[in-house]
Amino acid sequence: MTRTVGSSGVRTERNIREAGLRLIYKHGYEATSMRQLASEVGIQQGSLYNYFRTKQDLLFTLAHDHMRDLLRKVDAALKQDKTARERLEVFVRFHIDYHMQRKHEVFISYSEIRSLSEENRQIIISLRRDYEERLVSILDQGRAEGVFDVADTKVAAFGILSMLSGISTWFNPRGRLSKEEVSSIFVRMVMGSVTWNEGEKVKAKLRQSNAAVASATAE
Amino acid sequence: MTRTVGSSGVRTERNIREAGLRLIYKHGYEATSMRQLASEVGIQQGSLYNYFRTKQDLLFTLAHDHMRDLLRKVDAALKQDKTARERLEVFVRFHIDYHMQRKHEVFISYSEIRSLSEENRQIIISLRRDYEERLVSILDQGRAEGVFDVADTKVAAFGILSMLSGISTWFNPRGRLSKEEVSSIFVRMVMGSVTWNEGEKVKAKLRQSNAAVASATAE
Amino acid sequence: MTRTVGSSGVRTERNIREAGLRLIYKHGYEATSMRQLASEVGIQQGSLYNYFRTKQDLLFTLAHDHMRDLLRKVDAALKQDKTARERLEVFVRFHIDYHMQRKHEVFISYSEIRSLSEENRQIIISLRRDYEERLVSILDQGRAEGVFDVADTKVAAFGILSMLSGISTWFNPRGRLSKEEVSSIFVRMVMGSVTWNEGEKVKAKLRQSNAAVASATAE
Amino acid sequence: MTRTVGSSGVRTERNIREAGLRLIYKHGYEATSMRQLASEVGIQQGSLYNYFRTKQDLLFTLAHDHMRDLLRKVDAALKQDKTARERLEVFVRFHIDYHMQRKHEVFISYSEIRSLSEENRQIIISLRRDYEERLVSILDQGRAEGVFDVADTKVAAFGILSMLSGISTWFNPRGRLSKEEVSSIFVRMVMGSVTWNEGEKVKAKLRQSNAAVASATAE
DNA sequence: AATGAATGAGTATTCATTCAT
DNA sequence: AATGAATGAATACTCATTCAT
Repeated sequence: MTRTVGSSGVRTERNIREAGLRLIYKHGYEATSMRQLASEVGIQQGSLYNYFRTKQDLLFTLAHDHMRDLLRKVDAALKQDKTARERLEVFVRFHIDYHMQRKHEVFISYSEIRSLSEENRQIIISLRRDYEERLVSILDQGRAEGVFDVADTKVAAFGILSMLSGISTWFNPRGRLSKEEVSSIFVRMVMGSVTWNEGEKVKAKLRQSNAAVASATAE
Repeated sequence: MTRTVGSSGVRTERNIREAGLRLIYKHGYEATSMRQLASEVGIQQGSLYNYFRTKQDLLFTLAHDHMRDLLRKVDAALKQDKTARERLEVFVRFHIDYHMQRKHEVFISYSEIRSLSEENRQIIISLRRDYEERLVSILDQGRAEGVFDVADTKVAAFGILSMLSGISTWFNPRGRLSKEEVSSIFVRMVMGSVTWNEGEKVKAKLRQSNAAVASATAE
Repeated sequence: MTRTVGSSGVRTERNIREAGLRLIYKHGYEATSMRQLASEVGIQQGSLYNYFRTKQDLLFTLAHDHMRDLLRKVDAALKQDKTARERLEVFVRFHIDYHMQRKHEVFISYSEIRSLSEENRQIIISLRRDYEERLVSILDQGRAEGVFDVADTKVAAFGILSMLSGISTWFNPRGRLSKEEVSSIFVRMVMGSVTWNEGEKVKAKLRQSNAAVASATAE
Repeated sequence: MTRTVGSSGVRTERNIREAGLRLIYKHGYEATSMRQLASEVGIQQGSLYNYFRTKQDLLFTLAHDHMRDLLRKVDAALKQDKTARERLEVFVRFHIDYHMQRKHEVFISYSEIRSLSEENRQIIISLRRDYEERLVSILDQGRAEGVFDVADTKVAAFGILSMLSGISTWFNPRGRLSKEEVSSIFVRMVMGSVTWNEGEKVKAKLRQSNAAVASATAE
């Protein structure tokens, strides 16, 4: 008698993970109760604890598995590429693609970091840093190649990641723009943001407007 | 006889607002309890309700007051400026400046939208849209002037705002870079992201890398 | 300058009493809050305590004033009457009349006895007993005159008072029957319930049905 | 091995119901707290919610189960009887008997109607009306048979029910009168109240006393 | 005579978690 | 692997009352 691939327990665990992702994405970790989760899965509260030791454990598992998967895949995507510009475009397209496909995991891993225990938080933050490093090293490479003009590659990487990560909050697959069109738009913006331009002249001229800003925000 | 700053009630309300901002920023709305808040302010739980009818009311008030202030100030900052490039730089510097100064309010108004009641959420989202419109119209102006090269000004505005808003999550005023340096870096990135570049040639060449991405993210 | 009859304080006290009667009648003593009461009167909570030392004090005052008034008036009504039958009809009509006019006070004094403090409860119960005594003595008189046939005047009085007091829970002044019609119906029922009838024969016959009842209620 | 009566859950639910009846009877619904109830049952507050979704749900369940039981039993008691007088006596004896046995349920279902939610109140009131209908139809039958002299059977039914329901507030099983003696007294009073009597002559004579009443209650 | 602000104990209900079956 | 019943602490919010002004 062969063991069926999705035994009852395996199936239940997957159901819990999926319901957990959905609920935490929608209401947040704190606002999601184990009661709600159990009812969504169709089991009793007590049964959840056959799969996850605590609610915190569930959150961490979801975030952790996601981060490891993200790293594995970004490395697979970047492996064969050559120039910094080529690799940057691949990164941008990969990031957008993945973040649209795994919207829930991505959102949770980012916005529920606050709800992780100190120890768990460090692990997730460290994995996130690893991911950011992939982009930083592309920018470094581009600077070495002389094709990117960035004052600080770490800061630039943060800026680019913020820009890209925002997409999944507003992108609608049935909306005006296709995933590919959106990706192309952002590839272009990202490229522009790190490419040599004639901004120097411009910058000089605009310095003067700073004074106005300073007074306005000072109230 | 010293001049007391506001009556006892006014002072208490301000204390509640400030403690509320701090706590909700740190732990999130759901994870912040009225007990905690009262103890932070140094009053009894019940006294909170002399100032805010519900916990939800407190959250909404904080978010709402912030959004109105943001709009008032961005309009004051942009008023006198002329060209689209000038106005864009003013906007970027204003946004960064304000978001660093009002870190708590900004973060709450954005990340706790989920915790607002349906009705309150609509109000805040609508104000946020108003703010986004300020940037969209700058981009429109730039396109009309022929100085900006953006396929979709709304999408570009979302991208820019995401990029800028991320700053306050990592910026440290006592860190390596000053607020002004960070602002200048982002002015330059934003300008680059919307300026005519020679990306067209580049884009053609990079199209081929998409196939690699597709297979990598497909698992 | 003459002193106005209803000075501000006097007026406020009357307003509190009236609002208190209405609210306690409608929601019950426990379910009526001082906040609600103050808001109904149009003053602040604290001001209530210029008129009533405690919430309990308000309830007791309303019940006590009512009971004293009831006794004073029933005595006035009964004073001049002669025969037991005459006096009984007067009593029935008075009771119905008064209970319709002072619906709120009557209801509160009866159903909120549970909410009175031990001491206050004794006072009200004792006044109520005084009132019941008025009816008991009419029945005693009737028995002495040989016109009433009641086994136990106290029990009969309880029965009659229950019957009459129920009226105000369903009587509608704009309904099918006028107050006078209702009163006449009840005068007749009450008279019938205490008058010699030929029930003796009947009673004997019906004794046998008791067995059926006993088995039915036993489950 | 002793036979346990019901599983733990069943026993706990019964305990909650019984304690609920006792407490609500004694202090009223509003004045009974879930804390008190839990402590009376000997469980934690939270455990109550494994059995009743809300405090309101408990109240409604107690009232509803009682009303259904009352109706079922009154129908069983009345089934076989014949004449209106016979059926009326059975009704009176049944009512008194049941109301003495189920004092708590009866009292709660009547006096806590105010505390029921609108929806629940409608249901209970409707069941109570069904019960009242049993008596009304007996009076209708008696009028058809020519043995009852009632102007309005609905009003008469209300009067009789009020009279009978009051008994349980003062009856003491260890008091001067036995349950059977009390029942017989009330059978006789009820019969008298609906039977042809010579009241007509009497009534005419007493009309004059109304004037006195009117002036007395007018203050 | 009234207010505004505060108190401290209380409310019903929900929480994550445990554990014998 | 799942259940049903329980726990003990926590939740947001309301209560009657006080008191300086």
